[in-house]
Amino acid sequence: MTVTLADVAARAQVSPATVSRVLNGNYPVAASTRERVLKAVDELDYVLNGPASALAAATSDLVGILVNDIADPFFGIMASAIQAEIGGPGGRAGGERLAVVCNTGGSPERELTYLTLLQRQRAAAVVLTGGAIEDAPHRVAMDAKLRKLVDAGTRVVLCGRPQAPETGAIALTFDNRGGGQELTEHLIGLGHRRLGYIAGPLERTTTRHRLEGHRDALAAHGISEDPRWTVHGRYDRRSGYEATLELLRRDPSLTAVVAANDSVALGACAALRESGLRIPDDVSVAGFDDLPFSIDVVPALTTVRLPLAEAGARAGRIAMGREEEPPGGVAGVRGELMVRGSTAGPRD
Amino acid sequence: MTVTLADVAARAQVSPATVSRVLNGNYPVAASTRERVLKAVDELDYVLNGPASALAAATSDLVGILVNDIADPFFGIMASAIQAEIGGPGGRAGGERLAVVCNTGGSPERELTYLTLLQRQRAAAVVLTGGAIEDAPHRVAMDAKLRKLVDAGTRVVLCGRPQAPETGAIALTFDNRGGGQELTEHLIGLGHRRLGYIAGPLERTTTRHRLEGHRDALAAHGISEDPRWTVHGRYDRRSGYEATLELLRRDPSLTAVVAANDSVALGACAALRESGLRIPDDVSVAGFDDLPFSIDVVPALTTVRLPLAEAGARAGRIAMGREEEPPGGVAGVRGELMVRGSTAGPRD
DNA sequence: ACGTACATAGAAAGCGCTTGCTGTCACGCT
DNA sequence: AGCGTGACAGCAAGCGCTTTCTATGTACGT
Repeated sequence: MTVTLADVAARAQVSPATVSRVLNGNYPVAASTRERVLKAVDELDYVLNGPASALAAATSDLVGILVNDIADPFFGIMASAIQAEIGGPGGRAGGERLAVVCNTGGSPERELTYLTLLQRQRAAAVVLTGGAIEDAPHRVAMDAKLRKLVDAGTRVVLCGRPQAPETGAIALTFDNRGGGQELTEHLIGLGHRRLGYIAGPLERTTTRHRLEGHRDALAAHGISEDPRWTVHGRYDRRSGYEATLELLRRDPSLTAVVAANDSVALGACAALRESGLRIPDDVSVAGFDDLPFSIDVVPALTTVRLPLAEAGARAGRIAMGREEEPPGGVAGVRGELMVRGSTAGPRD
Repeated sequence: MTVTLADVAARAQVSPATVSRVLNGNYPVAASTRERVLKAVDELDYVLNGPASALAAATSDLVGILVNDIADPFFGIMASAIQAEIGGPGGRAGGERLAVVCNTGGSPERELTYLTLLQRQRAAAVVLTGGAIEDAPHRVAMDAKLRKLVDAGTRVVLCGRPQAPETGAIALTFDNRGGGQELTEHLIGLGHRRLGYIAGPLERTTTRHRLEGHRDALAAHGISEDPRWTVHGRYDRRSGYEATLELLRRDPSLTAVVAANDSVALGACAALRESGLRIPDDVSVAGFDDLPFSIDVVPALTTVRLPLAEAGARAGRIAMGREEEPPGGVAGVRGELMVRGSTAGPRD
């Protein structure tokens, strides 16, 4: 039924071995023979059997990319950049590799299961994006899994994720803490003293780091934080909307709201407007990430730009062994404060 | 080095065949034996070899999802929904399948190459999202490829893509034409007579259909279209920005701008504002798709909501054979006009 | 007590490809 | 003339799993 290597070989009057070598191009084959084989391949419309090839060669051309939420541009942008470097068809890489984007939905179990699935497929490399989950047992399990992947020859790269010591994974970490600090410092510099903070889910490292940066800035300026000023939620617009209403309820005198990321900030803006407050006249709002839409909202969002595409591209290259690993297996990626219209000095 | 089925079998004191059956659970195995095997699997930390299994069973658990641009939420949302239904780990589907999101970047070649790669992997199903490319040779090549995939037992589903007759693929098509028409009719109803249109790339079916809807509406109301009123560009913000400036240059008297999609509309808004025009007081703006951010821009965008998540979910279920195929292999998906603040009657 | 049927387990034959090793020439060197 | 040396091509042994067919009990009916 389906055409196999042997069929091609028969048609080209050569041995299967020769056909295989022509296709893989890693062994000398006479030009005339090669041509004959290629012709047969074409005529028979032969398509290599991936699994068989992977089995025999003990390697595959799959590269896994784990993301928390593929519908979120934060991950989409990174995934896109990683994938462009992985090579996929048309990429600048040599062989054609299949980039597999896996959506964990932020679930620890799915994260692990996907890793197992990738391990099963003998993936050539795996790139994990986004913050990690701060649950000790899960972390141990993840590290063990990563270690196993690395041991099996899979290149593992963490992009925007804290380093996983002892696993052999390469990490490109985002300076969430520094960015958060800079952002809050900007607000303090404008004169704000009562700042609300809408944090992400408690169990994510990204959440903690950004929040720590925020608090560092407050502390550095001798502002004692009111516990009512922090609300936790998800990394989405909806959450920002609700959290803002909650913040306003708790302390209507806030003059600024710092959001866990840009989507959350958008929700915050909506809530503020609906509450009759003007941005930035009455309340300043700041986001994080600098996603493409952040410049389009009105007023444009002050935020911390994370070079998602650049980091993704680099992670992709490292995963493909086309770029040297950073010394020590870790490299920090800094954010850049983008001051725009959504922040200004407080009213009073 | 790596643990194989045979190792597990030896440890559990059974034959490899039995271990395989325990793992696949499709053959009676005594409870006591099963337990022994499972214990051995656990102790040895055995991970099935995907390629080997796929080779022997002549099927794989890979499902491909082709998208034009993974960084664009339009595709991200669909991909996410499809994937949730495909089952991935934790999904409601039975077996664990690996959803492979492939980013074609809108390139015809990559589209084909990815399909070949998926064919190579003997993918269980493939879902293609987004509009198709209107290039006759490419279309023929695509159809042939799809046909081959279908013949090889791969389920092929088109989500938001025109039907591909004779290929055996199931299609869920978006009513871009109807949506475009409704949108423009809304504008005409408000009193607009001079409407600019920022279209997507010429060679995409989505572009043509939306534009046709727009023109149908104009024609139905006896408005003769000025060729200067249409500009083509990409489906992104930047393009919307530039196209709007161009439109304004060509005819400053336009009272409304219809964009190919929401991202383009965002760019249009920015350009208008920078030109000192107010929305919707001076110029109305409308988008298409109703992406999440569209409600957050100010003023909120009038647009046509496409049920991306629902359509994706349905496509995913059909791909998994968990939902009956629509009669005739095609089902239309309608959009819904969302009237918001960015459109109003013309100034004069 | 004996045959029959059912429930399990094993043996073994591939699945389609890669690759180490073994030829076989044709050439050029001494 | 004799032979080392490349350059190719083929043989055949797997890669690790699935699955058909066969074997072995065991329980039951008569």
